[in-house]
Amino acid sequence: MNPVEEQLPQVRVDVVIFTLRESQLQVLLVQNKLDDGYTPAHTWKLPGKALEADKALESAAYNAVEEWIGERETYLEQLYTYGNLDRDPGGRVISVVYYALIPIDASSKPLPQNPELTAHWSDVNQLPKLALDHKAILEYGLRRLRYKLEYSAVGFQLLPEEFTLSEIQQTYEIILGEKLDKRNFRRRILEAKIIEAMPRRRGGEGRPARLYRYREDAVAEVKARRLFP
Amino acid sequence: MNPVEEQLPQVRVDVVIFTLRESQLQVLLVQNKLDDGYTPAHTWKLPGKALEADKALESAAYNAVEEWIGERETYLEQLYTYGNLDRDPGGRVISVVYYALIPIDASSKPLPQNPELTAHWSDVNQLPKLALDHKAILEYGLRRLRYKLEYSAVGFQLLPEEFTLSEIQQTYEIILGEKLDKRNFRRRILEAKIIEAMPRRRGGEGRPARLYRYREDAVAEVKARRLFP
DNA sequence: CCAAAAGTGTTTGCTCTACACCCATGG
DNA sequence: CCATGGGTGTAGAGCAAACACTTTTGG
Repeated sequence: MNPVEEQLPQVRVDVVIFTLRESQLQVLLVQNKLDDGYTPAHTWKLPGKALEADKALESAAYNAVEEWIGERETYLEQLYTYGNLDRDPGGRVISVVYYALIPIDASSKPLPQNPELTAHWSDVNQLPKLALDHKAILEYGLRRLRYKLEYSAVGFQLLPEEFTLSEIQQTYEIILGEKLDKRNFRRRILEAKIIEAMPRRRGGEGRPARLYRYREDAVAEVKARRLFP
Repeated sequence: MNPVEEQLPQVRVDVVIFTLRESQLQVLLVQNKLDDGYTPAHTWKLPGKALEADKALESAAYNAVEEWIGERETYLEQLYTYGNLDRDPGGRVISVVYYALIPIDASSKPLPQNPELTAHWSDVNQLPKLALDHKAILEYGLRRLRYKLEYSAVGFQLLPEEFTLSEIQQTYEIILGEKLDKRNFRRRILEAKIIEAMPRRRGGEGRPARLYRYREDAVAEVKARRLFP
């Protein structure tokens, strides 16, 4: 091992890509087609790539999302950096992990092909066995998403540009895993002034629903309740 | 440049070390004694070190704290990983930044000597000019600390093992930068059952104050107020 | 006219906030 | 006995939670 290799650990950028599909919160996972010496074929992992010398961290994360989703304009946030010595049997690897939220319409397209990997959406409540520490990473991402959903407006990042009040409420119910009161929900979301009504309505079964869109200028963080006054 | 050097960016671990001193929230900063080619002598920076091949990230952060504080048993939490291309003129450097909280008594000892650096505690409200992106890093650390103080019990990490109710309240007031109501503060902290009274009292001027200590088994996170019900 | 989903207010309880005086000790 | 900081309770306002029926459309 030369001195440079010894000093510099390998850096990867991995991404937890969440979306809503089939009325579930789902996450993108990849499987390698062939055994690479360290991982047997068909091992499930989070998508990601080795960090290239000329890429900023965040931009590498956007690239990893774009590779599978075909879209750079997604919500992206750094999750955590994992750097234990023994987390990867293939050597010393540091993973800077981001999580992304993909709106319903962008995630309903078929996933692209890749010569080495296959990708699938997987329900967060029915995950396959994941390699390395990826299960722990994913669970942490899920915890952060649920937590953030409660005090900020990230939920809108999972919806298309226009949506109905029932659709937002369902989004919240799916992610939080509990039923919410319709009248209270509507009152609060309207009082918060973070969405605006559109002229159109959406038909379908039952009475047509008013469409709304998220106001880009919205201030949508609520102060945390204090432990002490 | 050989291919390995090109592929692997340098990884550093930096730490924002907070403490309470002189009734202020202070942070540890270091100054290089000599010009190293990139940074002129006496430039202020956050303490930290290049990541060694055989050190886990977190353990490297504990080492960086121990080097200056002489103590490993401190509160430590990962803050963020900075990885823009141009953040360090000396080359491509990724900084995994942690923040640490040092109790009053451990930070009142004199700081150790180092052949290349001098260290000083600096008031967070009167910071010197900092190199690179370290000002932004420090401000983010401060924001996180203030935020976390409100909904969790990290504040106790800045106090010695035994403390009076007035001391905790002062801690909160210093960090949040606002006065708090004594009766409300005491009622809430006692109702939360996260501290327990000790038999001793502390004398001094005025009526002696009851001593308390933090209960290790305390569940001290308050649920965030929800944006939606 | 029936099924399906959208839309709409009020009451009750609880939590948060504001606020002022007596107590114990040391000098 | 005086100065200093420690310790204590209550009333009013604002916020949160529970709850059921009417409306609009398509088939």
